[in-house]
Amino acid sequence: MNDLKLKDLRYLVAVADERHFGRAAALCFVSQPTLSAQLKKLEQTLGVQLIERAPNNVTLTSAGQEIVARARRILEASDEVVTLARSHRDPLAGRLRVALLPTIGPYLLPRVAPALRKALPRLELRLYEYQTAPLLEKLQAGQLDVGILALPVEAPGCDARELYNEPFTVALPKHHALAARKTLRVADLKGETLLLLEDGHCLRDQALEICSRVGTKDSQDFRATSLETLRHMVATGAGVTLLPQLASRGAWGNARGVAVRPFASPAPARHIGALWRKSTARRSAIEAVCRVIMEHAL
Amino acid sequence: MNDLKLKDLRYLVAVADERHFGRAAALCFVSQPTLSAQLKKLEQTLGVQLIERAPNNVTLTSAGQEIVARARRILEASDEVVTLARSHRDPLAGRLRVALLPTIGPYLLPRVAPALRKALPRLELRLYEYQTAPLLEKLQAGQLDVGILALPVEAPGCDARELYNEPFTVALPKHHALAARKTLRVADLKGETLLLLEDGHCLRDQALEICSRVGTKDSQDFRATSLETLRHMVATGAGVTLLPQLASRGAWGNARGVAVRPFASPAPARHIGALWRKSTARRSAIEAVCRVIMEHAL
DNA sequence: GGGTGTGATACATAGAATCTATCGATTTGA
DNA sequence: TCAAATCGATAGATTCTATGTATCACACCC
Repeated sequence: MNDLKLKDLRYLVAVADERHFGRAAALCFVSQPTLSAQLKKLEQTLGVQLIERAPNNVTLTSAGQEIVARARRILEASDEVVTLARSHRDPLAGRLRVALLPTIGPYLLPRVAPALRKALPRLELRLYEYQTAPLLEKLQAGQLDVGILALPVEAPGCDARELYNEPFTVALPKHHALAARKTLRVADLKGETLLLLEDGHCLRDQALEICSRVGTKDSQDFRATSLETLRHMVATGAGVTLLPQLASRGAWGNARGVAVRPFASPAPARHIGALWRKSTARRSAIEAVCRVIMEHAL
Repeated sequence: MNDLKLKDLRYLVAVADERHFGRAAALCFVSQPTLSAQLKKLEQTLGVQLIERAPNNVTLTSAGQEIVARARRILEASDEVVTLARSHRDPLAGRLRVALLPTIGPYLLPRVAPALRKALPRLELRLYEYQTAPLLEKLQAGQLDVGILALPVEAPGCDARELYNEPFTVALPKHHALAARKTLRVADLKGETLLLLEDGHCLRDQALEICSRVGTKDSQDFRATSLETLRHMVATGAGVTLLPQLASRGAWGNARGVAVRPFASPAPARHIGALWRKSTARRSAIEAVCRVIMEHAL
């Protein structure tokens, strides 16, 4: 077994610098006998004499010199480790990898990003977009720190926290009959053609579940890859769709040919929350991020 | 105090490799609780969480990853130290720095170098030429391992050993009256012009001392920087000189215009010996070198 | 809901590092 | 030349600390 001790290397380097056991010991904050004994032991484990001990003349052997040179590098690197660790001590600093669903990211981020930057200036946010399944995978593999997605979700080893409750709205072609109404009910969608995202988006499943009770027509051959695509489809009059409230502002709200109508209370909604590994080391940073999102989401 | 332990870094790297405390512990030949406790302590001294501990899912934090990367380098370097030490274990291997007087080196080395190479093949001899004073200085400073010089010599902290006894001979211009004699006595040099080396060469002092009793003329304005220069001066008939026996072979023996004659017994002589620090780590190598020189010098 | 896998905890112990006191060798200075 | 000073090594006691065994606590899985 390589039983080297960093401390012993420190002692050796001190002797190399001072050429004097007493002063070297003082430099290391230990007594001279301690340093003396430890260095002797070091020589024993290495099987080589490192120091020539002569009264009034302490010198390194050639082996000692070569080893001291390496020891200096090692000690330098070990100090670097300590420095590095210190720089990681601030829990609200460093990189935090956050993934959001594609149906959340583009609509939530513009609302919260400035507040996040202001509240957590030392936090370097890395933002990703993944659908639920790959998000969970990467989260559990440690490639992400937090996921922002629709709850509930099956994720062993993870803790979740609800951030906000997002009502669905209905997006209709502008000249659709229902566009005349201020609010809608789910039952009003009976018989409508429901446009949906492609497989993998949980929004698709949620919309399907909400509408399955009332009976809508499924547009079998069409699967949008994003809400933007979906918007264009609605504008062409191909059908209607369910839209999360946050998405219904911005581009959707101003889009030609599309009308967005809220549901009458109680509106169907999805629960957006944050998910993280129970074992995460970034809990406090995550909680801080959650607080900011909760304050600025709606 | 930077209380890092190499062993702890080993534990950390093992966990990074195995992503499993039990297997990592086995890899380090310790029990799992030991590794667990030590890593927790490491995290405490660094002030950072390095590992995310989840059942069936051990991961490194980003701090952990960065530190593991450095730890690998540190451990590699520490293994290098051990290897390096092992290579120094063979006492008859490695570098041995030997300095010889300028009046010894060029004449002794041709006689002993082949034998040294054969007897101590793993010893890498570094040869230097210094006059007595700088030789002692560098020897005591640890820049040399052995000095080969004329004894006795004042050198605190050093041990000496006589290697051989070198009689002086007389070098004369070929047509000098004394060149007709087979052997000479010191008294025969009375009145001769004695050519000498420059200050600093102990040979100069020895020659002066030997001849001071009989009264020779000193060539005040001439100081040879080497025996070779001296030889040319003798050949021109400028005077005579004392020559160590080993030097009187080779170039001197065959030189035109120069005659070399031995002293009649008891010939004045100088004692050539080896000098080393009492504290040297290379005693056995030095002794081996001394033995070879004693066998092959004369 | 018990079985299994896995890391943490409790506690005892052996070994290591450290301290104080002192020795022994060597150099220095009157 | 002898006494004082310097300096590293040694002895013995003590305090830490790394380690092992036994056990717990928790989560996951069938």
